[in-house]
Amino acid sequence: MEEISDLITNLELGCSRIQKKSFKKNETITTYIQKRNQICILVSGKADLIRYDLYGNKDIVDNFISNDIFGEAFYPVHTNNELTVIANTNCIVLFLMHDDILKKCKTNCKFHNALSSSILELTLNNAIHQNTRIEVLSKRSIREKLLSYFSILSSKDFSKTITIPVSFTNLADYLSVDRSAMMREIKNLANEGVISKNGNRVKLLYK
Amino acid sequence: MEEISDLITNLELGCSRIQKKSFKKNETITTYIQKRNQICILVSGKADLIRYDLYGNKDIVDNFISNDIFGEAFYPVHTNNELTVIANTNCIVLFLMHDDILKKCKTNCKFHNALSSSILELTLNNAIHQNTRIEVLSKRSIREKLLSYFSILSSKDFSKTITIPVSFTNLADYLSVDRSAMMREIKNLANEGVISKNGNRVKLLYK
DNA sequence: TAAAAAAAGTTGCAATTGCAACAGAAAATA
DNA sequence: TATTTTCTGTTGCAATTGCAACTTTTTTTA
Repeated sequence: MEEISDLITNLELGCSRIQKKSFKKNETITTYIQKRNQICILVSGKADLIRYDLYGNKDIVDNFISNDIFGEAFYPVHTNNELTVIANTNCIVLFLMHDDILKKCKTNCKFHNALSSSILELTLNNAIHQNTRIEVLSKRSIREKLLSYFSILSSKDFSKTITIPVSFTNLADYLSVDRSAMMREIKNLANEGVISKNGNRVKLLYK
Repeated sequence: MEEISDLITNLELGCSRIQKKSFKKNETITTYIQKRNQICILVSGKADLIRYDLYGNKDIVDNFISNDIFGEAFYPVHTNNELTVIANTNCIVLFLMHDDILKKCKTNCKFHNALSSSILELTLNNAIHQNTRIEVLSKRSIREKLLSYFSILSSKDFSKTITIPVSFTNLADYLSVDRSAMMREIKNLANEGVISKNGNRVKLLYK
């Protein structure tokens, strides 16, 4: 996936249909509004997808890093809740409309062509992440969710010792469980000798 | 999305890279094996994505209907568990390799070109479904999951009266909760006057 | 570098959930 | 159409979870 980032950052932006914008931390990158069909690609930085519910509660729905693709086109036509993408760090973002992807530019620009062939790659990658999250979320208990999450990290890193790449607060969010209940369960797993824990490093002791 | 189905079924299959196969109910359509990068499109019929865990327990991970796109390319390189797609009814399925999508056929076949431009559409649609499921799964309680699911159905159908399109057994599966606990919660919601229920028809009584 | 904010770590308690184990209704199959 | 299988509906009970309310540690910001 490195190629895509290089491709995007190195190519001249000669294409009139694709916009590249910079954002400072805490700025709003986009708001998902019905029917605009926007697609965004995060070239660099980190961002969160946030929902404000009817009572004004803030809920982190997803978070994005370099090479992630997101936008309205990935969400159903919407209801009450508003989805907003906020920059977590300084960000560079490409904006394009979903309908424009397969159409060629009048000028047949090189950038546009190269991007077209990358979109599928990015979108498939997005689907892999989504399926991974669904796999974890579909576990019934906090314990199972944690073990599933650890096991996925472990097989990705080819190691029984893993470093949790996010804060425990964010992990609880990702697993959609109460943070304190999750901490308790991690402690239980450690006490029972299933794992050992040192800060954000976890060692899997089973099998 | 109708066009895609029409497109696929009507076009001549002159392309050597794309295979079209038929399956009878209960036949295995494909097994996800690391590295083959296969993409499948369900032209007609219904199918389930099934995982057999280490203890041989069967778990329905996903289910597919006409126009759904699936396959190894949508899953991370895998670990222990085996994923298998089983036909639920008679099915017609297209098979292609992810690498072949953007490459043109030697013969520059019409079918291949038409398909290329449809793949992104199908994949985005897949992402929308995944995000919908994630939204529901990330609710903390059975009650919230049910209300979120009902609300999505309601806004899709533009009606406060909805017909649940799957069995309660399958709904519990989709929400990843215990079926009996879910039934109990549906009863509670009805007793409290939040919804009314008649078979698989549910009326939302709030707001 | 001092102050403020965010994250990590704990625990009691009440509410929710999963599990097990049924019976009856409906649907699929032989 | 008789039989088998799947689905719906229920309930008691034990286990798990969320919530609330803290303290301590770490990180960020002014």
